[in-house]
Amino acid sequence: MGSCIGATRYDGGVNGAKTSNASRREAPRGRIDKRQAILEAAFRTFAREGYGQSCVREIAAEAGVAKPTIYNHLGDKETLFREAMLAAVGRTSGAGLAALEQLREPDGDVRPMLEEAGHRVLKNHCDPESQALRWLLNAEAARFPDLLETIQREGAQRLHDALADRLARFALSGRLHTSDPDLAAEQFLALLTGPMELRTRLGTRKVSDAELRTVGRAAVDTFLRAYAPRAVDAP
Amino acid sequence: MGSCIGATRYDGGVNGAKTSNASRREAPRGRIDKRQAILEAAFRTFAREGYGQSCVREIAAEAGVAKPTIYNHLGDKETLFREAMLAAVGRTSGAGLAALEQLREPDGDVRPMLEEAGHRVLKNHCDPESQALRWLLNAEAARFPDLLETIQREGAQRLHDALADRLARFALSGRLHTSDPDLAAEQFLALLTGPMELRTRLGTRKVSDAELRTVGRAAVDTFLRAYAPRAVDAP
DNA sequence: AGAAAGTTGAACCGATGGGTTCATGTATTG
DNA sequence: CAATACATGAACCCATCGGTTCAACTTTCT
Repeated sequence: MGSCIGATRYDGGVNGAKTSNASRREAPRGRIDKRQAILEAAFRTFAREGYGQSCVREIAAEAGVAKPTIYNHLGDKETLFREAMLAAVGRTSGAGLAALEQLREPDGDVRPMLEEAGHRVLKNHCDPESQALRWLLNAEAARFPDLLETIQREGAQRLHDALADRLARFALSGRLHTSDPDLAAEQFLALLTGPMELRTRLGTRKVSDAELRTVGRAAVDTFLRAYAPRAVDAP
Repeated sequence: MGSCIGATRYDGGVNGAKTSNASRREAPRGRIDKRQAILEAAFRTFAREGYGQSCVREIAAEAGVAKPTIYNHLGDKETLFREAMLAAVGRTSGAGLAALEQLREPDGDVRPMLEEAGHRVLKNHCDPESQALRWLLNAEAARFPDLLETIQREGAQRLHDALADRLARFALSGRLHTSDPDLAAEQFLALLTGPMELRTRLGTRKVSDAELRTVGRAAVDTFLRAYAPRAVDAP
């Protein structure tokens, strides 16, 4: 089993403090390069053909790497898929959260802020990599339930929570009228992304930036008609 | 090619006017039965395991039929999938439209009508067969673009159109305030079904009727806050 | 330079699965 | 009853694919 020739299943964390230390150049340079290349190529291939249709040969070719190298770094096709997906969600979820960052402005009109944030959320939502990630996740949800859970938590759930936080602040400063920021966030996101399912034909059609802008504006419009603070009925 | 022994690729429409006529009992009785059984078993299997993972042997077993019988009725796995999906959307889309039927009442409070209709739409949306249909469609969208188009048109698009029609009538009778019933329909459906993606974990978790009721009520609430007719500013 | 680790390409194994063939069986029809 | 049409199950063919093995080669560390 634990022989020494080509059976050292690299695995392990990304932090490369191998045996020696001294020299500043990171120890597993060639290794980490290959691993990155493999994961990116894998995601590209999976995104193009789906999990079942992608064969490891092709992924190896796309990564410019030999097949045994893949099996050396990642044990089998399943973990290859898992790691590729996790890497992808790491790449993608950042952009979603960044889209909400500007909602931190302590003052200013709510409408233009929501419109800009909404547009950026939509843009990220329709980005090919993000779409591919959701597509793969949905397609293989049954086969990888744990992965589904993890990625949804790190993706959609984080977006939801961050938005709810922002809306709660708006409510507190009287710029929004709601007692349930979670519901408001859920509905704002629904108004944004819900219509895209049909409009993008489940992600198979790309949609113009203008259309994104239109949908975003309509969402904000309706959202504010429902959630803008109205005349207070307190005495 | 057109031999006679077991190579007669049945195919054809459902209307079974074969050679003979006279007798009232439909001619291809055994045949149509088998075909139905096959299509239903196929959809069940596909819904359980996905397209790639379902092998024809298993479908045959589930249908209580021999494998060559499947290839005799439907040419290959692809058309088997297509036909099974089309049959399923035929079964499902009816329920969705029926959910909107009660919005035809010419008078009565809009809110309870929308709540009831919304609940029924949601219920249908979360029905296992409907969910399986959307899941399979989404998963195999890249492989069957034409099927995607057809099913979306007969499913989601029809629901949207029907709802837009109902809302247009409401607007005309002054019970709703909008000049764009298509947008209103799009957003109402988004408010209904959008939140379910996260809540059902992409369809892998079943959600209680109470939760459905809650989401539906919230959707109607927000929708009406945005679309209820307000004080008219006409002279 | 020499050892150790890693990469490569090619061949190989075993399993799975789509699709076909065929001899046999059974129900319907004239 | 005989003919026709269809269903059956089992075997078969062939391609693909996940995963492994191995000998040769390159890189890195000491």
